[in-house]
Amino acid sequence: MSNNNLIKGSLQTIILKLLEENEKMYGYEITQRVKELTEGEIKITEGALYPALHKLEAEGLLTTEIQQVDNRVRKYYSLTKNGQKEVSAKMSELQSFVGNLQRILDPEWKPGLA
Amino acid sequence: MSNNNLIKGSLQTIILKLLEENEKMYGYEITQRVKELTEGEIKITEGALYPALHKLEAEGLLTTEIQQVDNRVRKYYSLTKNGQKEVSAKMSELQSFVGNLQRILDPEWKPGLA
DNA sequence: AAAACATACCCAAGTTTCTTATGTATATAA
DNA sequence: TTATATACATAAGAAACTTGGGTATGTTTT
Repeated sequence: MSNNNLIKGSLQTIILKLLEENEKMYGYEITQRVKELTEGEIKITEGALYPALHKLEAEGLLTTEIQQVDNRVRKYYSLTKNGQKEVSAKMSELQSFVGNLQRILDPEWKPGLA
Repeated sequence: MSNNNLIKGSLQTIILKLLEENEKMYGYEITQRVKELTEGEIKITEGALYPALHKLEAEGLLTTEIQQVDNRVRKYYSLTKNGQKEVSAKMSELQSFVGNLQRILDPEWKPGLA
């Protein structure tokens, strides 16, 4: 799936933020949620998503829990305590980056305006 | 220089946009402009900048012109016609991506609001 | 005078993060 | 029975960086 080349590095933040809002999600669900929220414009590839999830788990930010649903295995991810801390950190990093981008690309831009 | 991990993918757009606004800039000048505009928060590394400039030139989006200033060589870059077209394309790509990011990360967000 | 910093260009090795392609398996719809 | 949807996963390769060099001149600090 997919064809969006931009801002490599924001996938982790997306995953963490969705998990902050949802308590518990599985991989496939994350791809679908992102697709919904962006009306199909951003499609997370599985080749990007699963390695990212595994990495976040290895770093201790996520824990997993396997569930059987209709003869299908689902691997649910949720935030650890460290994960909860990291969400805020990653979010403000990204938001400050986007703010800086605006300052570079749109000299008229002021924070708090359209 | 530098210590900002994000930006993957947006550097080309930054270069093109600055050149749209300034007609003609040299590499070092670009790093300084970005530093100014972001109050030191984004520092373009030379290891990232020069390869990016060379690539954009190879793609026919930029042309160069060498000038001697105080016994120092400066390589000025400016947009070609194709470069001028690409600025708009890259800008709307990036803006739509940022919009989608907002939709994912901030469910309250609506375009045109703070 | 020497050292440090600023200006100005460049490249190469290595890392991270992605894309693309592939594989496994079950369930349902055409 | 073929395709699509659900659900996981890995591996090769590409792209865009970081880090750490190198060259050279001019200025400021110690």
